[in-house]
Amino acid sequence: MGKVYALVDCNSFYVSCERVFRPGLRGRPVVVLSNNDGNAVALSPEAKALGIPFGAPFFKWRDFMEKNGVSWFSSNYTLYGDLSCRVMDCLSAFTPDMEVYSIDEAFLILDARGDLPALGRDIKETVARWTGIPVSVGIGETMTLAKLANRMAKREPAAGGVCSMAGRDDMDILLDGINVEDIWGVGLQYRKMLHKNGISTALHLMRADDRWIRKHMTVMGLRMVWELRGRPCLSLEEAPRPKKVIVSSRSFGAPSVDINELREALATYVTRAAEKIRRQRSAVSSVTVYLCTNRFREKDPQYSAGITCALPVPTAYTPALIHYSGKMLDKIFKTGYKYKKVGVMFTGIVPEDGIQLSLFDPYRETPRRKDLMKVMDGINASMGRNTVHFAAEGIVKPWAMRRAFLSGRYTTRWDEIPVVWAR
DNA sequence: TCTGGGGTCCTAGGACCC
DNA sequence: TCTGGGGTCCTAGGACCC
Repeated sequence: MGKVYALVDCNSFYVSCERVFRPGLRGRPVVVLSNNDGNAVALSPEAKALGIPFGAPFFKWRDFMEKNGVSWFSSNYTLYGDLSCRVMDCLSAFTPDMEVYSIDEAFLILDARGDLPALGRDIKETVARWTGIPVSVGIGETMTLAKLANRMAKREPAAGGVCSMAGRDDMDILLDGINVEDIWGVGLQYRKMLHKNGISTALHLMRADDRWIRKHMTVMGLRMVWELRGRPCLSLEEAPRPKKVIVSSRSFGAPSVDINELREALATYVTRAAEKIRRQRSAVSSVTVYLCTNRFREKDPQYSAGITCALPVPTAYTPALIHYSGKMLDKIFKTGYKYKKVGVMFTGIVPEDGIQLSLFDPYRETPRRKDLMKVMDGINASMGRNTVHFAAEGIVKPWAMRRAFLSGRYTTRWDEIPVVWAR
């Protein structure tokens, strides 16, 4: 087999960060709150044991926390970002093949030979020694299995925070002990649907029929099932790809009824999102603006609306984006409602100097027709022509093939098709 | 009074085009 | 002249993740 995946995940990351600088908090219940001290977004095991759920609204639980000696903190993302970098640096000492998956998780590719549980323990101890952050390590033959192993490492006290599912012959027993909703990619809706169809454990899902899965869970579900069987369908993303969507929104502390207030708030979010766009050297070709009332205040009249609009030209110019989004807000704004939230979403994101066309899709054996056509269009555009110059055999349907042949040039290997930049 | 913010991928349907 | 199958783009929405 050669390679295995490891998922290293920091335990209650935000709480652990606070504890690094306040050792007195160790072993005590601690909670970290979201923006505006809205909800609990991180809980120490001691806080979970008291029955505080993830996402608990602070205003409802405050008394309970005071009575039970729970410490709480407003989130400090600068601190968490900094400690995250230290953890990731530490992990990169173990392998050059690594994907930082989120602020508190990373996938590593490891050599499958050798004592994997021992390597897992080494990783765990090294991170703890260098950064003070406790982590759990899960190892498996695919990313999905590594995720599951990580979960077991956290759940089973006997595991000591490390679990390897790679190369084991008791996989059926292991998978039979895992609920289907604990698999990476199964959320509430799929859980319901699967249970209704008699699929309640990871083992059931692993043995399900491919066509059935494809039909009810799309190709994403199929990849998931293949991954459970030990066939890798997901791969590491070592360099972060530019964002395809950029969102900026906030809930207001106090609701607003005034369009001018909303316009000002929106302009702030647009500015912030436009900065992100420019930082990744992109431009935006469509904008969505949305607003909504407070859904928790059921007695108040409810209204939510969104509008999407394609820009005449892709841009990252803040005043232009503020101008358009303001007009869009005017269209969906209705008087008589108390608005709780307004936001903007940028989509249709393209490089600032054109469109990058790439066929690479590691999950398909052949490129998608759609992508291929994009490449053709891009090449034509960049050459100032309006005919197709090549196609890939067996992939493009007759009319495109005909055109390709008429043009006199084509290639049969899709991986030979270059990445093209078009104006 | 007080209930987060920011992402990903996939699918479907309509208008239009060749 | 007639036209089918197969494209395009756009928008909306569902499902999932941290």
